[in-house]
Amino acid sequence: MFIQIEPQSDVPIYEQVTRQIMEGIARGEMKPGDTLPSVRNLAADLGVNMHTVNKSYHELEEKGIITIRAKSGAIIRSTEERSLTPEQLQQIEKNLKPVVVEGMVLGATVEQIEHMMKKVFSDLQIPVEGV
Amino acid sequence: MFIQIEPQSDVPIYEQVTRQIMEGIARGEMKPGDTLPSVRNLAADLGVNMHTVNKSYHELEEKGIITIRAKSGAIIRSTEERSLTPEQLQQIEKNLKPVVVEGMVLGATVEQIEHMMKKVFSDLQIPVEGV
DNA sequence: GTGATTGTTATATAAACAATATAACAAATA
DNA sequence: TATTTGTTATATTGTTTATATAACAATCAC
Repeated sequence: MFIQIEPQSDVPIYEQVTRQIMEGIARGEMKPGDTLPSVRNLAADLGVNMHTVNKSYHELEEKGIITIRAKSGAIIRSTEERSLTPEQLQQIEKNLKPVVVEGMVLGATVEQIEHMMKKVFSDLQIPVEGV
Repeated sequence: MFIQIEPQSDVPIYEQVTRQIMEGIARGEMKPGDTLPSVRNLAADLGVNMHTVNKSYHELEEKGIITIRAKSGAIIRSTEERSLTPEQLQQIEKNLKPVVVEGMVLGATVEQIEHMMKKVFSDLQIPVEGV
């Protein structure tokens, strides 16, 4: 598995797992319909507890990114299934706000933040116009 | 004071204080050289503990946004004093990444995220070209 | 100079959160 | 049928968040 846990990080382990799975999906390493490893298997791979991975999976389900079939497994939803709802857009904006505000206060320009945003895209090897 | 605390929020109180002070600075309601209220006064205003506000002030100092003069007060640093360091730029990018990745996975386009970013700017009544 | 205010430091407590450890259950799968 | 799966439950440990008091020394207003 591509997930690397940093135990010293201020980001909780379950959150690290959630983010790195999202990155894997964004990179195209994991595609809609693909099954995630069982919570026990992934936990064993990462050397963490089963419940920690389970919490991550449920976080992903709440975000609308995967579907957990009880007693079976977790499947990555297709982009159609997870068509961006107004609530999700609002959530993204809510997440974006404090980051942008901090950037502004520190003196970053719109262009600089825009550039960083596109850099995140390109780092994930997703082609973006003008980069 | 313009700060509104939501006790039920999943965002810690000290973090809410930090963010809303940054918003106040971004809006221009508070300018470089201005003094922040004493930790005791602000805590009394908000109905929270002194240490909670103190933690927020130290977070702002660590971010390079204010200067705390021991036994005197906290002052908002000028934009010149806090000229964007490479470390700060890197920090902003680090903060930006998970938000952008989640947006991507949920199916948001670069343009949509860009639009939200500029909306945050305009909501803070900072003039931005092309908005 | 006196007294109030300031950030600092220390200690203590309570609640919530994060993470682990075991264990048992019932549905799904091979 | 036996294994694997997510689910649920209980318990423990450590960290974080938040509050409550208190005392200290530097600063500030009068």
